[in-house]
Amino acid sequence: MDRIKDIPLFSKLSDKHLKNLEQISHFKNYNSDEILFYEGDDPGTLYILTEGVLRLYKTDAKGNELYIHQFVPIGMVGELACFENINYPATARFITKGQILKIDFKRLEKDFFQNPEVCMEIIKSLTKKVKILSNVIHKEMILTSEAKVAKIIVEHGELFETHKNTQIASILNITPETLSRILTRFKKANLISVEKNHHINIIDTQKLTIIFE
Amino acid sequence: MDRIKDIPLFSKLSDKHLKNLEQISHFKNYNSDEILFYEGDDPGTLYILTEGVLRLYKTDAKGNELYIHQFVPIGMVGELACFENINYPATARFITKGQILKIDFKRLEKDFFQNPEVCMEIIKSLTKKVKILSNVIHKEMILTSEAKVAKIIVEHGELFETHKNTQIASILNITPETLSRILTRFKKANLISVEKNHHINIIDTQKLTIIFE
DNA sequence: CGTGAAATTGACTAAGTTCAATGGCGGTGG
DNA sequence: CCACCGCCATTGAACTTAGTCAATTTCACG
Repeated sequence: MDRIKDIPLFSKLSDKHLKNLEQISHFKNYNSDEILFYEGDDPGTLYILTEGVLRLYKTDAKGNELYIHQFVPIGMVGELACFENINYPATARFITKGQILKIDFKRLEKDFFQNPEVCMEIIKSLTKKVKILSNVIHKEMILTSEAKVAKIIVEHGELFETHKNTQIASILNITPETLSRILTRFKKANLISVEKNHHINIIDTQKLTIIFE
Repeated sequence: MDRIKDIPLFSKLSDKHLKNLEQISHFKNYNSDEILFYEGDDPGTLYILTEGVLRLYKTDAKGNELYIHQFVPIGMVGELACFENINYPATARFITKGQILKIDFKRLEKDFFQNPEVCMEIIKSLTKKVKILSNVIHKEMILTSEAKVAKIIVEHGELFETHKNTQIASILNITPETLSRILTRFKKANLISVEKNHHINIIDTQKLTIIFE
């Protein structure tokens, strides 16, 4: 990806706006583990993720990372901080190689957002964010660790085929020890069994579902 | 409030749209403690809060209410469920008398949201929501109970003049016992003193601030 | 095989909730 | 004027959930 035109969000822009946009933005490549921005950084740059996987997380007083979301292309990142002119409320780190279109938000024409197509894209992006955050609140504050594990097994059991337990624990914001203990409990209760290849076999979907509903 | 025109969100609508809107919406009054919608209800109605205070909360497995936000006029409520056609992710209950404009979302004209003014209002409302949820995540998952109390004392100390400790505890999503213990700790550490009228006197703002930053 | 990362397990700790008992205080009625 | 009632605040003790730390085992893979 190397042309702004190819980004759906901007595909409907007039030539005039495209030209403006090109002047105030540029693509940049990132390596795995590189930080895009830190929680608390000053706003002003709007990011469009065009390649790679970008993890968003907050850090608590003890230094633990609180996983919030992983973005995949194409997504807008950092719009809240830009729109509201507040510091970025979370940190963004690449977990694969990736590419970002960086846009100087302050230099965006005022009438840029008057474009109905752009408005709709922004509304879509914001709606997605509200949904993500609403989900984070549900998962982190309503569900117990056991419920989180039951939920991810039922809804994304295939993750266990491609991820180590430490990675899954980090996505669930629990420790590997806690995950291990809960899986052991589920095995003993005959709710699941674990294959050699780390694949999880669900024995009793219904009982698992009850745990998180 | 009894005319749609008076709602800023809709003040810029064309007569045609206003007429459509009038046909598919109506005002309704509510009493304190009445439920507007429950978490899990089917979507389809967009609510505009025109009077009163509306509390949004989720309920956990043990029946505890997790306070998320209190809306005051004028605000849009329930748009995520409508836009995404998912069940309402939280419960809304009036904590004073109030009034709501109920809009049948499915019967809204498709081109309704093409109106740039309406779009901007929706973007504003969604941005506000993202900010609210982002704050909830910060307060509930990053801050300790002690930090929550320190923060509310420094940023909204006047709340103690008008609210009982049980009410403040409920806003902070901690128990009254925990709040009491923390206030006692702050008193003993000479960070605050408490007047007869329940007013809180901050003795050391700086030390209090350090606790939550 | 051997090695290092990942998983498991046990003992302990931390934070906050729950439950129960007690204390204070303001309003009300005799 | 005071005794009583009910609500709120306070305090202690036990409990719950999950995290921390350390020791051990398992496992994948060169």
